[in-house]
Order: sequence, then structure tokens, then C-alpha cells
Amino acid sequence: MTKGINIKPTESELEIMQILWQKKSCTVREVHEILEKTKPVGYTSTLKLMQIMHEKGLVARDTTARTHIYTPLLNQEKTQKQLVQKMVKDVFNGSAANLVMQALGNHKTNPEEIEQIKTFLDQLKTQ
Amino acid sequence: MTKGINIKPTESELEIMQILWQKKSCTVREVHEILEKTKPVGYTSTLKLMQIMHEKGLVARDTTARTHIYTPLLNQEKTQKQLVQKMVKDVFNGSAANLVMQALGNHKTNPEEIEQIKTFLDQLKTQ
DNA sequence: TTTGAAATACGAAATAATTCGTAATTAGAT
DNA sequence: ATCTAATTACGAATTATTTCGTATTTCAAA
Repeated sequence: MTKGINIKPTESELEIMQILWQKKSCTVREVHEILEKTKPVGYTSTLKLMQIMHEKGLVARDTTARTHIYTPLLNQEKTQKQLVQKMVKDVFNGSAANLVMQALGNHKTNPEEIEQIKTFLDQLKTQ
Repeated sequence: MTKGINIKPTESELEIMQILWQKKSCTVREVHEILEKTKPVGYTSTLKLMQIMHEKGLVARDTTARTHIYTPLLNQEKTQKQLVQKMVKDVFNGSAANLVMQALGNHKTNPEEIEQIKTFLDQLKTQ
């Protein structure tokens, strides 16, 4: 079962994937303008990164028009899953519960979210 | 308030920190023997890594005896917190709840853990 | 059709992270 | 005292990641 080939985006690639997941597909310019808000980076750096991501098969690229359109190829959930698993293993000693409590402990998570999670937990149990 | 200087262990360093957190303090040999179980790596590689971690101030080193003893200097919880926050931001669109559900969704989390988390959530709400 | 702004292609420098070989040191066993 | 196995020190090669400059291409406005 060679289902999930272990594709591992780097940190910078992940920032871009995040944007692509949200907007479904983007030009380099669009991605770059969002990135810029967060950190100083040159346009060609963003371009290069996205080209590399294309080489790696992380994104698809539509080159019919002059301005290329990039689309994510990685499944967001699957990727999130992988990354969480790795974090649980490497940082939380294998205990997902520890991670969860750490994740919620900081942030002022709002009550609705908390309810949502509890509902989710109930489903898990009776499954 | 220069409280949390942004010390960011690399992935390899994190694996070692994990071991040190668990065992409180270790020799290079001890750490290496644990690492080896997981992945192929030479003894001097482990040694070098731990020396670098010492340079960076990630660990303390007792050199009174021939065989040095290493002790973690980073606070485990604080480090976990940082890493989770980064993951929530970079991978889960800022939603801790999403991360939580992803974290629990996969693994066959055991019922006790689930109860534990629910209790934790209740505390959060009435806080 | 010429020109200029915007885009891509490409290469390569800069930086970060990982790996390990070899030399030097140490302590204990003989 | 000598030898040996284990350890640390050090340097450097390798690999991965990030960054960006310059050249080239493209399209559309003038």
C-alpha cells in the first residue's frame, strides 16, 4: 500500500501551500502579496519557491496564459494529519492528549469552539 | 520583557531534547543508543549535534568526569507551546480547534484520554 | 511596430542543517 | 608503564533550504 508517498514540504513551502489551500489557486503575484504582509521577501524568491514546488509535484501549474496559475496538489487534511502525527511523536512523547491540552491551554479558545470539540469527543467515544 | 528568546531547535535537536526531557540527563552514548533504534546515525554525529546544542545554549554540560553529562536547558512546556502555536498558525489557519480534531481524529485515542480532555475543557470554560 | 511593464527562467550565492572521518585525550586493565 | 577501548574535539564535506540578481520572454498600450 504505497498510498501516502512521504512528501514533506519545507516550512516556506508550507506557508505557500496554506495560501493555495485557502484560495484554491493563485498566481505568483497573489501569493507573493500575501507573503509580503508577514515577512520581507523578494518577488523572485517567491517565484522560485513556487517553481521548486512545481518540480517536486507539490503544485500543478497552468501555463496556458502568460501569467501562470498554481494549484495545490497535496491534500490539505492528509498533510495536516502527517504533520500533527510527527509533532505528537517528536514533541509530545506520543500523547495526542498532551498536544491537545497544550494547544487549547494557550489560546483564548472561544466557548463555541470548546463545545464543538466536546461534541467531537463524544462522537469519538461512541464510534 | 525579553522573556522568551526565540530559541528554535531543529528537528534533529528536538529528537534529542525529547530524550533529555524524559531522562533528565544523559551521556552522549545513552542518547545515541536511543536514537539508533529509530534511525541510522553514527555516534560522532550524535556527539556533534549535542556539542552544537551546548554551544547554542540548549543544553548544559557537566565535564567534570571524562564522560560528559548533558542536561536540557529549555523548558519542555514552553517549547511545546511555541511549536504548537507555530503549527496552528502555519498549518491550521489559526484554528486550534482544527488542530485538536485532526490530532484526535487519527489515532485510536483511548477512552481515558478522551475523558481527561473533556475534564480539561470543562475547566477551561469555567475559568 | 515599437516599447515598457510584468512575468518567467535560470543560475548561483548565502545560509542552515546534517553527517562523519580522523586526531587527540582519557582512564582503566594488564 | 603500556596498551586498549571509549570518549571528546575539530574540521570539513555534503545536503537542504532560502534568497535574489540578471536575462529572457510576453503582451498590450501607444
